[in-house]
Amino acid sequence: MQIKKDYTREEIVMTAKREFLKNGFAKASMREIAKRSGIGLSNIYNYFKSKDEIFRCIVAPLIAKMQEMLLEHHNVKYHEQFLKYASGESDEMMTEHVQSYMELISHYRDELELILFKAQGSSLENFIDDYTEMCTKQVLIFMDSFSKKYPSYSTVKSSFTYHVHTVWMFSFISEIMKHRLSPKEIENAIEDYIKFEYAGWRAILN
Amino acid sequence: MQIKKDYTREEIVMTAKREFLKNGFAKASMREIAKRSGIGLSNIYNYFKSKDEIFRCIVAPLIAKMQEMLLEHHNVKYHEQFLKYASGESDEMMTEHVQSYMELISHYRDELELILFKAQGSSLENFIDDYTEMCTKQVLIFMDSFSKKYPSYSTVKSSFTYHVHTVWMFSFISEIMKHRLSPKEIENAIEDYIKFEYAGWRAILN
Amino acid sequence: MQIKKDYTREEIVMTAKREFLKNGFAKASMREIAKRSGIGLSNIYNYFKSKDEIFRCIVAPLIAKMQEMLLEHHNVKYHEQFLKYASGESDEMMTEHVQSYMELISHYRDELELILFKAQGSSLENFIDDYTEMCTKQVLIFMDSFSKKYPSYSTVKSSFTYHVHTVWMFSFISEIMKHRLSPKEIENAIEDYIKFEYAGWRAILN
Amino acid sequence: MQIKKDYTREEIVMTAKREFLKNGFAKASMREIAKRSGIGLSNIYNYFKSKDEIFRCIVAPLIAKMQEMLLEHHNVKYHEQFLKYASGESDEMMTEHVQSYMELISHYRDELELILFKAQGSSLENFIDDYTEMCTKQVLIFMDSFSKKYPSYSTVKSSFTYHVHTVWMFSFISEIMKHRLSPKEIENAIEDYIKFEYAGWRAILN
DNA sequence: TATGAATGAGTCTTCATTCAT
DNA sequence: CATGAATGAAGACTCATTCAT
Repeated sequence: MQIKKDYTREEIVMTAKREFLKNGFAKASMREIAKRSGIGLSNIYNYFKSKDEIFRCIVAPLIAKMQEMLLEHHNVKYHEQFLKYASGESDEMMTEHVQSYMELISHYRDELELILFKAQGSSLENFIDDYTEMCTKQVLIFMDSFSKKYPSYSTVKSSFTYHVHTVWMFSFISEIMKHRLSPKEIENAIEDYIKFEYAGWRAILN
Repeated sequence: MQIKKDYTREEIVMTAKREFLKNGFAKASMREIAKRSGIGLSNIYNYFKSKDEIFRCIVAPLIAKMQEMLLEHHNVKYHEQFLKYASGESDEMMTEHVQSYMELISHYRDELELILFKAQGSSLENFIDDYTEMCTKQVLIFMDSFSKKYPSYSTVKSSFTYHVHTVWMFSFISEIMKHRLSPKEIENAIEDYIKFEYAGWRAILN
Repeated sequence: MQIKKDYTREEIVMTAKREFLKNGFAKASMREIAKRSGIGLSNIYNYFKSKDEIFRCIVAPLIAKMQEMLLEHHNVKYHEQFLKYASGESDEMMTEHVQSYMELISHYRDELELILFKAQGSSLENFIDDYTEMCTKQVLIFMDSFSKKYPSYSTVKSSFTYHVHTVWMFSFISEIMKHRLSPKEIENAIEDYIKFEYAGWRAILN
Repeated sequence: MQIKKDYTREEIVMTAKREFLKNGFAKASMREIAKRSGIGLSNIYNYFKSKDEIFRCIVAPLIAKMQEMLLEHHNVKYHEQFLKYASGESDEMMTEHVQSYMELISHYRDELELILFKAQGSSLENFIDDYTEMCTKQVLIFMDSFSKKYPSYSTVKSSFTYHVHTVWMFSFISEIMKHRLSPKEIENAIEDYIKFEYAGWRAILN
């Protein structure tokens, strides 16, 4: 019986995921999910309290991972790397940073797509905006301590610029996903991206 | 009679625009538009065939302008500027480029907002994606002729990189609109943006 | 067209009334009302915003009348009659009082039935309780001024007693309705009722 | 095993009672009862055939008691008391009568509340109406034999009057319950009630 | 006895659109 | 050109009950 339950739950989640990906959260219909999964509409409500809960359930692992990544950036090692990066000694940080997001893509491709493009209407429709905002705040804090340590470096005109760059990183990810690049293509794109960011930042800061 | 008709049509468009901005295309309701405009619901269908047509009609001038901008890039002057930009002689092109999009913002703020954030569910929900794609293609054509003329310059690893940068420009615009920056803030942001792009590209290409 | 609209509206109201009377507000179904009235379910919502609004609309005239009756009791004539009644000079007040409620029955039989027995689940489910409470408060005010004028009269032990008598009057009405008495039977019942109340009150107050 | 079963049964009944009291029969949900009692929804159906049966089961003791009270009225002693009451010799009967219903309140408060206010939708929604009808019939029989024995006494105009008074007694009980009177308040209310009824009846019958 | 899974009809309400006048 | 009336499908969600184990 437990097996059956797990199977059904999985079936719901998979079908819902497919529907959400196809039509977006708002236009995906419970009726349709029921029909396509072969599970009684009302039975779905034995597993999930609402359409929104299904959605949240699907993207939960991704969100957990992303929040974990955010926390990781608070440790010392990251701090040091950032200083090196900002002062132009090394782009290691950037590489690692991007790397971790690339892993996100390969592990949570569908979920990322859902949260990036298909969440409108759900309770998570602002998640990415909020997340980028938090990322930006972290960068600003880093920049602050950086400029205190290295006052010789000029600073960025607009704090908005940092925000834009956080958004760009997600754009970058988004586009990689949309265009379904091959691993090799991804590698090249990342190389360009990092080179670009590195040079760009150095140009602004010097 | 023609006068009256024009008035009504305008009334519909204005009210619909307000509704679309508030709720997005999908959740905006014809009933509500009718009620708020004071025009009979069914009468609206004498002016527009569907909700989608109203939407298209509202953003039509913006779309026309954008397509015009796309065409402009085919003339000789633009071509020359691009070569200067790519070879590092001048960032004039970039400046002009951005400038023209900033004018877009000031002239078509609402329409841009509609197309960028509120088009989900309409037939134009992919317009921005398609448009960026076309922009990218143009850049690729330019790059091709450029690299033939100046074979000494190394080229970008991934054509995808060009695409990303087109997307970024729209991200940049989007974020400026979302955050409702003041003209001064916009100016600073643009300065950072151009400096960044210029340095970045040069780093990649050299 | 206007005729058609009036007809449809009337049709909805009548059918809904029938359904509410048969099944009570809560169990009456919009689908059923639509089916039985021959009017499209969704079309009903062009006339009424909700099931509750239909209900309120049906009983509105009754409620208006009842509130009017409540206000009438504030004039001088009524005050004088009450003093006469309470002092045992005349039962005219009681007669008039009951008479007015009997007219309520003959004019608003169905509506009364709805509000008395079938309102559970609607926004008016507490109307009768609230109304009796207001009636009781008025009686208490009268009794207060009465006992100041005629301090020799003993007063009622419990203010709750007044409340009960207000409720009883509605019970009386309710039962007359439930048992569908003939006019002659009603007359007799009222006579007993008034005689009873008159004697009862005098017994308590003396 | 029997022990466990009794426990479970009791648990269901208690939880259901709470739910019925809170939401009324119709709006109380089996799911909720299951959840709150910690007993599997489907297991409940091993103990009771339906929601309705649970309800009936809960109020069964009260109903039994009430029917017993009805039968008691057939014995000689009660008959004699009634004659004394009706002839104005003593109000002892009334006192006893009311007393027994007050005991009902203190012993079966919840069940009474259920049957009086929360039974809509259940098979017992008309129980109180039916019960009062039976009470009325008994009174009518008494009155018949009484008027044969004492033809000098005038009789009531409308047999409906008896009915109303039975209903009133339940109104009285209902209101006491609704307003959660203290014992002292109840005592006063009853005193008024009996005095009132006694005087009233005597006025009608003489 | 007890459980979890499943059912299917039901709830009210909203939608964009069309028809007849 | 304008109106009011009507349509039919769809929306998410809840219900008491039953089945299989």
